[in-house]
Amino acid sequence: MTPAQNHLVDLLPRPERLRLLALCEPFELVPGTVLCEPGNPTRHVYFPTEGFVSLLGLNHDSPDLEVGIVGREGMLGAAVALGVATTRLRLLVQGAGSAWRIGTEVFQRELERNAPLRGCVNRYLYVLMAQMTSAGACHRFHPIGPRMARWMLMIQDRARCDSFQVTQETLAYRLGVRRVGITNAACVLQRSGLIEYRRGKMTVRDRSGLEAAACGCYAADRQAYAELL
Amino acid sequence: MTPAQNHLVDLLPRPERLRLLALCEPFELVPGTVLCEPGNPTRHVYFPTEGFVSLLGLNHDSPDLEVGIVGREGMLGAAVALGVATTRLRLLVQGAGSAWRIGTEVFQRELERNAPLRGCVNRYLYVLMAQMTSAGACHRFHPIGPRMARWMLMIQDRARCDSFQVTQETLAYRLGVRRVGITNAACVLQRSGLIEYRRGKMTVRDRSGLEAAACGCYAADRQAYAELL
DNA sequence: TTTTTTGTGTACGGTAGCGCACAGTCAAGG
DNA sequence: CCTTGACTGTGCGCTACCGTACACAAAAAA
Repeated sequence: MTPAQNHLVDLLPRPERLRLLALCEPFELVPGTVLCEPGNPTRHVYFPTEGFVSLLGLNHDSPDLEVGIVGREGMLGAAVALGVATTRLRLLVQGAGSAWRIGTEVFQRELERNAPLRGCVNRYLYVLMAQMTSAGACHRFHPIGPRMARWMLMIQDRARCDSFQVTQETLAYRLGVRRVGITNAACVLQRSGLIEYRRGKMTVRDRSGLEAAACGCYAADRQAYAELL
Repeated sequence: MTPAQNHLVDLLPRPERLRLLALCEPFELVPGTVLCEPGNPTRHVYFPTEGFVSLLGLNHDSPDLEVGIVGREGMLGAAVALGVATTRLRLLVQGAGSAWRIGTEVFQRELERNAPLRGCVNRYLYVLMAQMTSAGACHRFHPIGPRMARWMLMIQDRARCDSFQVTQETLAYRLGVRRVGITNAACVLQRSGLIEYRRGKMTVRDRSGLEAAACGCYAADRQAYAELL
């Protein structure tokens, strides 16, 4: 049996992994698709294997803000394990790929039986919470440049590819800043040779340089993940 | 049996509540005390009955930021239910009061047996996550005034008292802004007759006016809590 | 009482990011 | 080929907030 290509699933012992995958179906992640709108019931839980999904926190009296990015290192709908089958986030597919998908009720029943799965999902939830706390301070205090560098690195980790389709416009929207702010930051990063971009396509050129340019939140997030999963 | 004076505990059916309380000991919350430092193991879980505790997210390359406040409506150490017995937050007692406290291992064992407790803690974790996501956008986008109003309301809910001891200095630190920023915002709120303050003591004068002055995050948080707990 | 400490009000220059507007530039499609 | 639409670069004035510094007032200590 080949691995599932999702880190969380692959952490499970073989029998439990097979049990879970038998309940899943493959699902294609098409950019632009909204998997779930805030307030709606969570119908499925997803384990991405390629591509990535933005978690967007919507708020009536402020611009929307990306509060997380999920790819093969995580899952969508982990809150189901807390007994909550609705979400307050918009799940927007950003990078093309695929995922394993499982119905919410089936997943809940499996959780009860499958202790390793439960442990895995719980630890992931904790990592998510840690990421959200650091992201809060990051959005508040860090300048656009380092935040953009962090974002690029997170995407690269999840997309497992040096280049990906993003316009400055959409990136600005994710980070909750003006497009012009991104233009400036991108210019600086490009002039330093860390990235390269051209009409909607961004490429990481110097990964370690980018890590140095990113704010500490990136390293902190990685560490939290590494410690627990 | 009198209620436990902690909302979470009081949500439990009587037998489960008694079981839990039998395992708890009373604990005094003394302002200034740090219940837990980041990275340290969580030795106890706390259910405040009076007073309140700040959750401080520390970060080496940015000022510290208050990511949550916990009083009788919640608990400290909920992450234990996720199987993680360390914390990344500093837990700082801010308002004098008391709490029920229980050893981490004892709590973990009780969680396994006590299904209503498990459900309650899980839902609370979800509410915490929702609060963190809204707090992120709040810190990022909302001006100091509304954020300060929100803070006062949250404290009032938890302290169950119109006035409490806070200096502008400490409040500034919590909100991640300059003291001067608080001075200005406080002046405005006082001139509008919404609050009153004097040398370290702040008093809510017009609760509903303050709710109008606060950003939408306050109402959103209340609603999330009400829906789930 | 006087002195010291603590908390609050005010001022001033600096800056990062905002809203807006417009000009250039590449890519695809007629 | 040229047109059209999407994407990126630049300029300008503005605002909220920052860092710093200092003056004043109330409370606490001597």
